Amino acid sequence: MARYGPEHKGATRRRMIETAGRRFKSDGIDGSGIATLVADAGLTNGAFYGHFASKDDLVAAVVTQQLEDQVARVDALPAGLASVETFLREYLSPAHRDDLAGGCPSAALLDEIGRRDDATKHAYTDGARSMIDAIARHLDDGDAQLARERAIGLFTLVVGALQAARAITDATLSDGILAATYTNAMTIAAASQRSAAPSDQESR
Amino acid sequence: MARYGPEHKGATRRRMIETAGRRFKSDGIDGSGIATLVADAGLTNGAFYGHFASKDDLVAAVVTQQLEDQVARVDALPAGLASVETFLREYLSPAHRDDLAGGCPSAALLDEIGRRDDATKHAYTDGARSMIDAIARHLDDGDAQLARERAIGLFTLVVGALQAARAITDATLSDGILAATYTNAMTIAAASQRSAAPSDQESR
DNA sequence: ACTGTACGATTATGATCGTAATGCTATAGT
DNA sequence: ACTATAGCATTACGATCATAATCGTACAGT
Repeated sequence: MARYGPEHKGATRRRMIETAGRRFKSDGIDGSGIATLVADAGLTNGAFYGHFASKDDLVAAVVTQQLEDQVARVDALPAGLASVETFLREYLSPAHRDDLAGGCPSAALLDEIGRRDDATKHAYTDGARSMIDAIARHLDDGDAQLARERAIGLFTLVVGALQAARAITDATLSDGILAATYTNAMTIAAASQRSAAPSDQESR
Repeated sequence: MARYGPEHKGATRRRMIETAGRRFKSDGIDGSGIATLVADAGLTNGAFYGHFASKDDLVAAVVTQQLEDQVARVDALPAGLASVETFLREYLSPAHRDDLAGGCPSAALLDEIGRRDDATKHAYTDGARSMIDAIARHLDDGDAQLARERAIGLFTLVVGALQAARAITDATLSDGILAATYTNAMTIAAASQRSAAPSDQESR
């Protein structure tokens, strides 16, 4: 007795998560109101709470989706260091820097995610773990622990660098950060043998 | 004919910038309202626009101040790689991760700064440049260009890592990221000789 | 063809947003 | 001692916030 076919509601929900992802990444989470978010999906205010319990609920769903998409892209890369290099070139390109809405969710939202509720941070935790594993698979040359360490390094390095490149108005400096980050990323990715980290670092 | 001595207004302004810095870093810029910001400084709404032309004006002043403070702290470190290690241990400590308000402004605000007006981004640009230079001075072993590249790497790496550690709820993974980042930072800081970055990266 | 209902539109809530006009008052200069 | 004013408080503006109740309507099952 429904007004639409059995797929409509799910499709609308997916569309909202998709458009909200773009809006969050370009305007921030706090900076995006419900009215704007639903309008982006071609709806109005009233449609929202039929799909999500709250804005926080949407945020958590968006974070999950965004990270899953990105992990899938990394997983789809052919094995080997060469494809990592290709990925990094694209990630660290001026085009990516200038594309907020379509870009990396971590670069666009990471510090804001750290301030949100536990459901959102938990969604991010799961996504980040998958991402680290996915990157590590491309770096593993026998030492899984080392590959994981490098993967964490690559991930955090490029996220921080992209954020910095976006916050810096001077084109030369911004471009320079992207270029330098490529070199630094390769240093981490290819670090053959390294001394272990000091183990006495307190871990509350 | 003034109600207060000639120092009062400047002192109040400085206090507002200081308390607003803490508030921004813990609640975000978008997440901090004028009423809260002035209340933190022991004042009420009406006092605000006597000191700042707008919220954006305050934000730019806060960014400048926060970065200057941090640069001063780096400059105050004794020369040599050892003091860089000490700084990194503190930066990558769980204590710093858990101290939003008193911590690194870049880790707390960088992606939000990228979305703000040009005055704020310009303030950040100046601060970041000074920070890169300050770090590079500690890494310079003859090759200034290489030192600068490494400095960019250290900076963006630890900022990204601290953000990630804060967004991740799992204590083991969060601590692991901090620990891995120390190792990765040392890899970048000590990378002796490296191949140059590819020069064909487009630079729009 | 009829009807029940699911989906989304409309409208409203109270809170909070950034900004600003106005009011008060304690003191510094005369 | 008097007064002008600097610094802040009070109050208010319209806009927008997240959330929600109500309403309309197009289609699915009968």
